[in-house]
Amino acid sequence: MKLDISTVKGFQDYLPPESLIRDKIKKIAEKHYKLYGFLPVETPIIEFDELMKPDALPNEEEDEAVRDRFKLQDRGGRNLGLRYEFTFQLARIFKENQNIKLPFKRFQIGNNFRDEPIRAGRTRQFTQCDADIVGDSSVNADAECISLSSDILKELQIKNFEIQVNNRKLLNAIIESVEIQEIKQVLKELDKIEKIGSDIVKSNLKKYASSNQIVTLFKLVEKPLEFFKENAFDGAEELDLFIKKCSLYGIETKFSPSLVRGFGYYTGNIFEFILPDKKTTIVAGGRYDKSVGKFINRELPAVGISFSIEALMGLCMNELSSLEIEPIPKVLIISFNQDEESIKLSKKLRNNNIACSITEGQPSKALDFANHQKIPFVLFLGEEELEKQKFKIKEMSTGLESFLAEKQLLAKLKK
RNA sequence: GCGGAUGUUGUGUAAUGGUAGCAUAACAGCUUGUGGCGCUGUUGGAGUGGGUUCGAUUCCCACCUUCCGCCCCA
Repeated sequence: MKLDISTVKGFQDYLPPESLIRDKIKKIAEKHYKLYGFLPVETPIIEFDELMKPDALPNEEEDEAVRDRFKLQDRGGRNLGLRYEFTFQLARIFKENQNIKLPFKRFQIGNNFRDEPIRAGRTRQFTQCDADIVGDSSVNADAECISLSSDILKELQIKNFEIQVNNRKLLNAIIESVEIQEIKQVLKELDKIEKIGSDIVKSNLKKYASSNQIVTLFKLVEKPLEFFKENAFDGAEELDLFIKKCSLYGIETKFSPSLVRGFGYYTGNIFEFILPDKKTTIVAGGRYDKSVGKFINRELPAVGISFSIEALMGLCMNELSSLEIEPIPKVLIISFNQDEESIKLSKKLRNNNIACSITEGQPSKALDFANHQKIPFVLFLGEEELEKQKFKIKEMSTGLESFLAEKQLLAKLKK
């Protein structure tokens, strides 16, 4: 039998240089999460399938949702699955750690899995970068998530995004005011307006509403937020406060009444970072107040943001490829039969946080290697250097060589 | 899951019902104290399975992959 060595559909290996960019994205995200006071959390990849069932979907729709999960069984016959996202695990964490001090700001970077169709920027194993605040119901928490995401994107050199915001209570109030019953179906259609255009959505809506209702609905959807505030629509005030808070952070948001996000999960303000030219979402999130506390009979308000490295790289490769990646290693030591000395030197370099490799091959090969790996410095270590008590170092980009004493060498490489 | 397209060394490509060619990359040598260029050599290929045929990479069928829509995105 022939061995199939290909990766499974939707799964892949990541090698340099791509892996270096992925690494960089994670580090940048982590840095900003911590700057905003979020602490790291790690959770299992495998969970009981039961725990992953969605909160709000009625039973008859469960089958549909189940399909997107990877399911497996252990030898004990337990029904398990691979986690498809992070936030449902928060509910368990709060069940098992009821003395967690609020607000609890946690971030998590790791792999999630969905057994679903793939396309550009969408794989079945994906690295999600999440930050959530549990136990703070103020719009400041919402705004912090926006500001945080915005900072991350900017450091990733992605600047052409637009932040669209909406509120689920407001959406529900709008649809209820038109007296349409099929809220969920209508939400589904509204979400497509930007993508497929109002006309198609209008005709799709005929299944759920009368022509009059549709006309009224579309008139409403085009109103500014002021209108909803003046007429005391539920959620309008909350959204307005949120938008104002964002502007205190220096962030401009755009009210988009047709922004929906997922069903049955979000309860308040919702937001998406969108690339207007590509009409695609790169970062998204919102407030979900009913989920985290569901096992402890208490409402734990929560808000968070999330993005996946795969989507980001699939959509923003131009920007991301201009990220500065630290060379690994920074120095290649070419040893001319100087085992002891080269190891001694490598220890010193590493103690000073300078990444290095040692090679004993031909210098031409070593230089060629350094050239291809973009290693910025090559250091020659032979009898000549030992006699002089100085190291010969060559800067690959210029080809210039200089003899440096140890102190000077360290100073130069630390730069 | 549904529909459409796709598939030739790692990558990009060419021709062909009868020995699969080119470029590039990789590896080795020219070159055990100096890289990018050059020269020489080596490795490596028809997605998988079936069918038609004396013979299939080529024609047919199925499956798979990848891409594009749909669905979904808690």
